Amino acid sequence: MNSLNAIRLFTASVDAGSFSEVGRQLGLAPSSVSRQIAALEDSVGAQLIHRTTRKLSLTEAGRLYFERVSRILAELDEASAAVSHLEESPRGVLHVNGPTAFGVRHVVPALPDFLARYPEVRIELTLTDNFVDLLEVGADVAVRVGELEDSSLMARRLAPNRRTLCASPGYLARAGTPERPQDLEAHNCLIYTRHHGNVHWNLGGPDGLAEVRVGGNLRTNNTEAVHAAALGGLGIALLPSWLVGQEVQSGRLREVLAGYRAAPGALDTGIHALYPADRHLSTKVRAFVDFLVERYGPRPYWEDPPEGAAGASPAG
Amino acid sequence: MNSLNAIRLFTASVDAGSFSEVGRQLGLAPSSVSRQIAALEDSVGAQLIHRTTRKLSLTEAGRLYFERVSRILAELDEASAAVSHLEESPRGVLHVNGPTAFGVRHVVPALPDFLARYPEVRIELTLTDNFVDLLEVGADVAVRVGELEDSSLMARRLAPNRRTLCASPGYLARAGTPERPQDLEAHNCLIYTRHHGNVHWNLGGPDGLAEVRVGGNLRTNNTEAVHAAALGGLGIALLPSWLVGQEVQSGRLREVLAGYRAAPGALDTGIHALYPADRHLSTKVRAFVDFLVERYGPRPYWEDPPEGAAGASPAG
DNA sequence: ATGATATTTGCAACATACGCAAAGATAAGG
DNA sequence: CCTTATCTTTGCGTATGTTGCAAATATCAT
Repeated sequence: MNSLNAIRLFTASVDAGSFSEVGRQLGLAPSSVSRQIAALEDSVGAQLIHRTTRKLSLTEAGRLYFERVSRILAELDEASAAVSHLEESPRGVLHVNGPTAFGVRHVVPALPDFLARYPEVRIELTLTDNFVDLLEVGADVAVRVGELEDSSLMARRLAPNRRTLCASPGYLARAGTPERPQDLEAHNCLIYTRHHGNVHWNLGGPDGLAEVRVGGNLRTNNTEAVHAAALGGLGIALLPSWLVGQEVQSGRLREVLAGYRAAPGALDTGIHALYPADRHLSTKVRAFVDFLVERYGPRPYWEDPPEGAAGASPAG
Repeated sequence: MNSLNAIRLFTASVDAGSFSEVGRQLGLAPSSVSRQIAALEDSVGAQLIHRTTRKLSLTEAGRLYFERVSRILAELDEASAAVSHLEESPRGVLHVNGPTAFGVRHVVPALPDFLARYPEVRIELTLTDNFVDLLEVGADVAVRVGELEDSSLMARRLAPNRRTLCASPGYLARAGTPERPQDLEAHNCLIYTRHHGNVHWNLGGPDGLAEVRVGGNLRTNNTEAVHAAALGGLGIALLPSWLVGQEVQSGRLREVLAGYRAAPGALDTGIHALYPADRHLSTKVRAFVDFLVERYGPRPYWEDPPEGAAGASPAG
């Protein structure tokens, strides 16, 4: 119940040896100092300072209290300073959460540069493919691919979430290269799905939106499996550009129907960083998000360089 | 500037996991808890608690702050408790100040009983014959014989300060026993004085106040010297009863003109305990003063038991 | 003795904290 | 899927506490 101010005034008075002096130093009226310390004495139930109009002297209780309290005040200021200092430059543990595939491919490779720039930060990376509550798992920031659900979190767009149709050169040489969306119905399409039933790919192009019923001899709920199958020449896959972009660039995969754009079941949501919408955003989180935005840039390195009409206007 | 209440509410919220729960426990509205903690976060400049309507979780800054602050709060409460506990039963160091002669004779002999009754008290006794400032020397309580000067101190009467005329039986057998004040002029009177010049003893008796000009072959500024001289049979001395009372009782000295009462230069001031007039008088001081009052009683042990008309009405 | 300065107290103005009510949000249950 | 209950936050009026000024009292230095 006793105020910290009273204790500070008490120690200041002991140091200065005068209530008036303390008042002058701290811009307070002497009466305020007097009253605060009197209240403190009432609070602890003992006289702390013997007062004379000309001199102050400590009671034994006051001496004891001063010794302990002055050290405590220092520790308290130290604690506040530590927390504030924690916010000055990024340091401490940064809990990052994200999906496994994207994390392994584009977050982990970015960490060495980030950690080199902020040597006092340590990363704890949690890769999970089911949606988790940031606060529940103790994460400071999460990378999410696709739709956003958490409304109490701030979202910062990191990159587009373009999905491309691609297959290995060997498959295309064997089965031919589709020219129009409808051609896909005759191809072995590698299906990523979490549900049973028919799957439709919606492809937007110069001739409008086309819904193609696709299928093949592989359905899986694992994107990596689709990816591996495409690399193995099993068929045509609809995979995010961040997963296959570099293999398209290296020629291990070849993009098909590049003039068309996959409209996913939900909107084109992009890749976002999510973090708590607190008034005081920690510098760690800010630095990390800024770093990713800078690293991926307006056109991420996994996207094709703009040549011809391929992959136009990724944002939307 | 940050209030202790806010910190307590912070730790309580961490423990309880809910602002509302804290409000219920402490009888506050949840909004108050919320605002106090928000103010604390502004004060330290960092978010401490991630809030969801359903759950609270600590920021890393909050974790760090909590660890340090909870320990600090415990220390602070401990400090207050130590000071309060100090006041519950007398303990600690008690600085006592007093005049040498009275101290040696009547304070020091009382200390064993006092210390036996209050085993947790340690006494620091300072015997000085010049007036000192209690606060200056750091004393908690002083015993003063004679006039009181310090007006900012509380005074508690311990005993009367009766002065008696006395001489050794040997002297009286040799020089005779005075019957009236005027007889003193023919005796060898042992003069205690700090000044030069003539000395007058004022004796009040049944025939009114008599001023007798006295003198002899010894003048000294030390009461002990007068005392020793009287014991040695040198002459008649005017000495306080607390100094010669027991020797009068044992017969080593004999009181003369017992029906008369010495009116000192100042009023009959008595023997007092002086202590600071603080609102919170420490229990040590109170116990010590009470102990002396009880020990000396209304009629100190050094006074003659009431027989005849000797030493009547010591107070006044 | 006189002057300067110190603490304390009364009083009015100000700042802050409080509770209540309402809004926004989330987890549990029908 | 929708309802209910609970939690946090914000706005607002009220109450409590704090501050500064002035006056009273007391002490030290000149």
